[in-house]
Amino acid sequence: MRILQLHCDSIEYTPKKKEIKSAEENVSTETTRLEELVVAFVAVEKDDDSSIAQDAISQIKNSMEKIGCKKLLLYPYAHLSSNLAPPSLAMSLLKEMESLASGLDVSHSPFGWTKSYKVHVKGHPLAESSKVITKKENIPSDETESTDEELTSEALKSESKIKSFWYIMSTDGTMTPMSEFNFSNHEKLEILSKYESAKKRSVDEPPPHVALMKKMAIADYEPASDAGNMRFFPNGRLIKSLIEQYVTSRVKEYGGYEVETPIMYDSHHPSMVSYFNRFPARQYNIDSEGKKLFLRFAACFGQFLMANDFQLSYKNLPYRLYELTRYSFRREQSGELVGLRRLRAFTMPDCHAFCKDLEQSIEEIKIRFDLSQSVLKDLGIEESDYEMAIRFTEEFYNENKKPIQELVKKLGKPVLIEMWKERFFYFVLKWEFNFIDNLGKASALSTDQIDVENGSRYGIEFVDENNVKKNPIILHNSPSGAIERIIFVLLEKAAFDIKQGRKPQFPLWLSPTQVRIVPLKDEFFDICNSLANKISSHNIRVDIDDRNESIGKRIRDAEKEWIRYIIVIGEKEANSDNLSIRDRQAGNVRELSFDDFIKEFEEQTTGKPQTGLNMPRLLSRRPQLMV
RNA sequence: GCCAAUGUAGCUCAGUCUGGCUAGAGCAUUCGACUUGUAAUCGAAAGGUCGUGGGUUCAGAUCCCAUCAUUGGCUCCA
Repeated sequence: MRILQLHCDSIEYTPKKKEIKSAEENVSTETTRLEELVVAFVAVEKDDDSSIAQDAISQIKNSMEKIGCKKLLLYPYAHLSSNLAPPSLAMSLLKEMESLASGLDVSHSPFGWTKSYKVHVKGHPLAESSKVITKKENIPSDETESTDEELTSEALKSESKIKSFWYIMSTDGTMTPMSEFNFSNHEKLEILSKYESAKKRSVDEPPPHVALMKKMAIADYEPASDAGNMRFFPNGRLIKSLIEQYVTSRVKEYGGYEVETPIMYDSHHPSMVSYFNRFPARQYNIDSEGKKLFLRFAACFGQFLMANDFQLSYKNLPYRLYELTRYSFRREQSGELVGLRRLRAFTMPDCHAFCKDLEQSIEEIKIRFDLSQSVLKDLGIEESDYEMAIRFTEEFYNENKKPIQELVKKLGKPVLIEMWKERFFYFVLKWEFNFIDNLGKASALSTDQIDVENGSRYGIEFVDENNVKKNPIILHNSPSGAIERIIFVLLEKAAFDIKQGRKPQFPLWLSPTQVRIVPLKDEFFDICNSLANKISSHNIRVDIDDRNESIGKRIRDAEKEWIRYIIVIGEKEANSDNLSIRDRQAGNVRELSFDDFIKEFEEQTTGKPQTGLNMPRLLSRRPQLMV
């Protein structure tokens, strides 16, 4: 069976006259117009049978799901093949396909008629495809049984290649099937496991970080943009910028070289075409002077295309390229977007390491594993906050048990394993850290992958010891995951603290205001201002609450902004060398000399990026942000 | 994208079921008084196309339809 499949804005067809005796009866010769649909031109061939029809319709369904279209027109089209089946068989198989297309709004144009038609095809990369479907050997079905008998078995069969086998790997390297693992001391891992293996969870409250991101004046939805494209207020931009700077500095320290690549690419570029066919994505499309451009959904393209132009020797490897994408775009389904957790535009640190062989890539992945853990820790995300998942092919596991077990050992707690019988994606192994939030949802943070396919796809080559050209193995690491998602985690953790009756806080180095000075009366303002100058000369973000409010009110407001240090200046302090410092974390007021205070402060922020206040120093000059 | 819920002042919410006085409150804002010792000083003023568009009605925040956004579930997450 041969199929030409087109994703169309519209089609109009008019049956003209019967072409063969056995043509379909009772056909209206009116013009039929359909909109927003997939048209499948179908030629049924000699050896086709019912199983081919089933296979065909499941493939069509599959791709229609990917492009999010529900209407299908089956259009008998003999000209695709020179080996046609007899009309009776063709008609019955077409009918079968139509009846199998459950869940789709399906129709067909009359069989055996000459028809005129007008078709308007959409321009996106997945709009056009052709399929040739022939009989294949009966593949024995996998041992995992389907729990949902109602799904069409044919659809399941065609997906059997990506059937997953779930295990838990303990720190001693043993693998226990997930269903047999005792999760009693691993509550979060159980949540991740259930979440990943698609068990239902019902929650009916909004995620706490959404309220906090507004209340703390960090970020908000921008109604004038597309959903999932956020605006960041001064506080949010400051926090985001510091995290970006920090992750970048750590990757450079590890050996990544920072580059910058375009955010949009030509979907007809040869590398893109094959990438798309391999991994259909929902992306933003832009038409420009006849070019069909799309907004990148990762930094891979730019870096691979760049590496393609490098003259690489095995002596150069591993070679690491790094980019922090502001932004990567994925047009996620609207129903999937949530606050800062799942966005359509997000900032992603993405570091690729080009390695000469598997051995080198395995050494490299260990280094990056440590880097990722360390970066998260410094961002305030501890090991206990996340669970690890490792996904690999069975073949890779059988040949590389030791390094996999080593990763689990490094983490020091059991890990969720997903194993595939065959390689379906471009990688043979992928690990990631998943944060489990207040509502029991898992979000991937750090991740690394061993990519064995894109080296050749993008024509990236290096010359080995024997003067032979080879394609490198490529690792794809994001040491932190999306920056927005880090903020999401910090806010979810804060929300958890609030729930537990603890004071929420940001890591000191990320606080928009680190120190607030409160003059007791107007007459102390000048002292406060020169104190603020002195403090900010140490790269500390300090502001002054000069508003005409009671001292109680101003302390309360500072607490509500999660400001760590509050310094009240009154009669006593004006005549003393010491400062009265209210430490929000300790919950007390201490007398400290200026130098001791600076010392205490700097001990907590060494090694972290610094930047000045991103708002007026005087609170009286600051607009209130109530969002 | 599908199903459901929600949408009233800058923010948080009442009022909607059962249509009917000038749509209310707290916080924030502005003005005035107070000049403060570690989580909310007092008073006044100003602030609203009730998400948007249509419909039913003498009359719509309230009932009906459509649409947009958010949130939850499904699907998805290279």
